Amino acid sequence: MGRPRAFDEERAVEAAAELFARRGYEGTSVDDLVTTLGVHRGSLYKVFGSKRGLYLAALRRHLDRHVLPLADELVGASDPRRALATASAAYDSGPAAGLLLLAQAELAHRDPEVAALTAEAFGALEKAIAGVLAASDGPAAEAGPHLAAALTATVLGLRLRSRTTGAAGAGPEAAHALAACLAPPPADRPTGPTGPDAPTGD
Amino acid sequence: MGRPRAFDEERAVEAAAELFARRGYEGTSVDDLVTTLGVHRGSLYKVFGSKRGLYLAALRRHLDRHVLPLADELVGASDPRRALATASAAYDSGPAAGLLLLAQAELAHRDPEVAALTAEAFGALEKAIAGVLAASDGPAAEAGPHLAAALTATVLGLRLRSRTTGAAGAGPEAAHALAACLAPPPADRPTGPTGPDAPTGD
DNA sequence: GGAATTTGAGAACAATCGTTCTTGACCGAT
DNA sequence: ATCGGTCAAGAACGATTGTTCTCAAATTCC
Repeated sequence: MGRPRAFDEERAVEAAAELFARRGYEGTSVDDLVTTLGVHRGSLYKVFGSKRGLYLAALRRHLDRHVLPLADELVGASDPRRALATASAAYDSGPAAGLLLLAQAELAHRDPEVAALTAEAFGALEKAIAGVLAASDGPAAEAGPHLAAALTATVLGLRLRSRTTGAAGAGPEAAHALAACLAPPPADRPTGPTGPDAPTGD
Repeated sequence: MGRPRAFDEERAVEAAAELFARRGYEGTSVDDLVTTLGVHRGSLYKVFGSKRGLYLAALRRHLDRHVLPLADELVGASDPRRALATASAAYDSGPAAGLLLLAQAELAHRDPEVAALTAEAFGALEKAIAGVLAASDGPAAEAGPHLAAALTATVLGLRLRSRTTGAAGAGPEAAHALAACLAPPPADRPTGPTGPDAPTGD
């Protein structure tokens, strides 16, 4: 009963995520949101309760639709090098790739609920990478979770830098260089169907 | 001639840097600045021109007094492992350690002047690390600047994460784990007067 | 078809933002 | 001692913040 809503809630959350990812939380005003989302003030507050509520919904959606699937994809990686490359590439070009980053930088240290979400995301990524490391036979196998935390931080930091330089090449190349150093060229011991992407130093 | 100013400009900039590093740029109001700095509104605008002017001064000071000296210190490091540990430890516990981080995350992508400052800082750090890598003889020697960029990103990302977890141990341990994987234990070839800190896997 | 009910549109809210202005206190030079 | 110039103190500015309120439009149930 009553008038049906004329906006797609999913689309609104998605657009909000993109906006938050680009300008951050404080940098995005409610006016910006209602303008670009097309949703009206009243409806926005009726559905999401507050600007923060919309932000939490956008962050949760970003985690569920992009970050956690990426973690699942990493679990299936054949070796640490490919896992790192996958993580870097995927996280570099997502539609709202900067949302998790900005959430951690801007809000996590003073908003426990945001902190819980980012911790969940980073935990999943680190756990996935740690699993790949444990399955490998290189010197990285013993380092365990600590190394996984470092690699996750690397991807995070690269993404943070690439937000400015605009040179998208800085991310993948740097990640590739680090991956190449992690495990020696597995020429003598193929670890699985790694495919054509050989560890060439191009 | 005229009444002498009753506040220490250096102290004011330092306190502002600490405040900006803790709450970010948008999260720090001029009222907060006036209150904690003790400097009055009029004086603040007379000396720094604007809130942004004070921020730029604080960031410039942070670079000159902490980041660039750290880069110089890294140049003198004997091997990549120690350099990484030094960078991580130093950057983890500085008085305004989060300022460069927040500047990159919050402002660099939309403020060219801030972007120039952060690019200068990251460039110096990467150049220093790249120099250490080039001097080493491990597999990291050939990776060059790309690997340096990755390692700088790692330090940045670890710092970003440690802002929330509060567990300061997450940073150094992860950096240590990564460093241990980078260069094999140099037991057979001492690279210099590295001192007592042996590469034990504690 | 009419009452109920929910949405959409926009004005309006108090609070806070960064900034400027006015006023009086202070100090060095004349 | 007086004048010129700078500073501190705080009120006040318009603009913007996030949020709420009022009212007309639109749809479903009876």
